[in-house]
Amino acid sequence: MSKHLSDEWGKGTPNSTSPEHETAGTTTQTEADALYKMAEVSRVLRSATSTIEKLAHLVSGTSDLTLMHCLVLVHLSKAATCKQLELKSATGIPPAHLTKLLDELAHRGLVRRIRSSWDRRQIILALTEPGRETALRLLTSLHKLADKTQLDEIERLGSSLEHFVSTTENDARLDGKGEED
Amino acid sequence: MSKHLSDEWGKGTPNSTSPEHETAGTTTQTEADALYKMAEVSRVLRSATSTIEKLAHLVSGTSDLTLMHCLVLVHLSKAATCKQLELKSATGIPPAHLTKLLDELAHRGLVRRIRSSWDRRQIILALTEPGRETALRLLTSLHKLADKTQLDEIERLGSSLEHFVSTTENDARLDGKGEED
DNA sequence: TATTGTTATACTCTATAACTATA
DNA sequence: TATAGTTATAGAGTATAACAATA
Repeated sequence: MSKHLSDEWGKGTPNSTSPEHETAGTTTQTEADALYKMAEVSRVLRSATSTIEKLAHLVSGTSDLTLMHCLVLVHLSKAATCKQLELKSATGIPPAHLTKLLDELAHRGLVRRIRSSWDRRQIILALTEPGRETALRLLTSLHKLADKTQLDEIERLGSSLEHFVSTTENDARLDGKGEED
Repeated sequence: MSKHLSDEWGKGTPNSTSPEHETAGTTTQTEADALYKMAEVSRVLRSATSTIEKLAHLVSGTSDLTLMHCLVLVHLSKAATCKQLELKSATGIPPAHLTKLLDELAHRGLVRRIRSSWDRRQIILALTEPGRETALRLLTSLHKLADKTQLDEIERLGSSLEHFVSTTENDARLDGKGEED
């Protein structure tokens, strides 16, 4: 981490490196633009994520519950009992994360964990009364959004995303070798 | 695609929710589906993010540099001199994060920080020789992607996302107020 | 007082690995 | 040995707040 004051900066390039350029001739310029675009999309990707998260907050009426919390609650509210294993595969939430979510939910008294007696490795999940109420409230609030066509948007977005991910990953062999399953 | 959320959705449920009554009991199925969808899109959102990040790794030839690192490098490579302030507004990277990125870049000897002498609050950034080389290499690799139409995809995706964010946020008044009871 | 930049914390989800208990 | 679940760590970026130094 040397901090020498060299004089290697003093060329005459103007600071016209804004993210939106339409130059289609100079090579480096175009590539730089591509990077800018990637960065920007990356940002919008996150902002879309947070949009959905906000939707979840709106729906749950509290910002204490994330989308994933809601998902768990709702899933649980539709099955009288649910093994954690099922929940995991149904929601796609990775085990470690699921444990934490369940911790939080149980901490709030919304979910109860019971060890299965026929297979003591497994855990049976059930909503408590408050949990059930919360889930119901969630569903009800969701109902209001339903006719707001946001869900439509979300769905559409999902398709675009999937398309993007699959074509891009495919196209660029991003997974290192292209041999993975 | 990863495994779908549950067998309970995935059939083409049209948005035919009863648009008037809040029957929390009959329509719950549809609402639950909505939540599942949101969760999945949320997941795909992240997976798209990581796809772009992988693209950055691919382009930089190392997984040590994230997209944001690349962005900084490239931006710096196009301006002889760049104030941190400019970099911040050009890239949209929040100050705290930018400091960390610059730390890492400087640590690798790719970037040099020099306090401006006319306004000692500001910091002038410049690439070192290795930094410049890295940036150049980046741009070159990017060139190969450019004709792979992935950039196109990215752009398209960006538009969809922006559209989604603006319409959704707008529609639900997500920003700021989310309290309703 | 306002600005530039740094530091520190907390938060989201993801990804691993290592570990327990049970089968 | 394989499975279910837990714990711990690390990573990305975001969002704050509080703070320094300088203007």
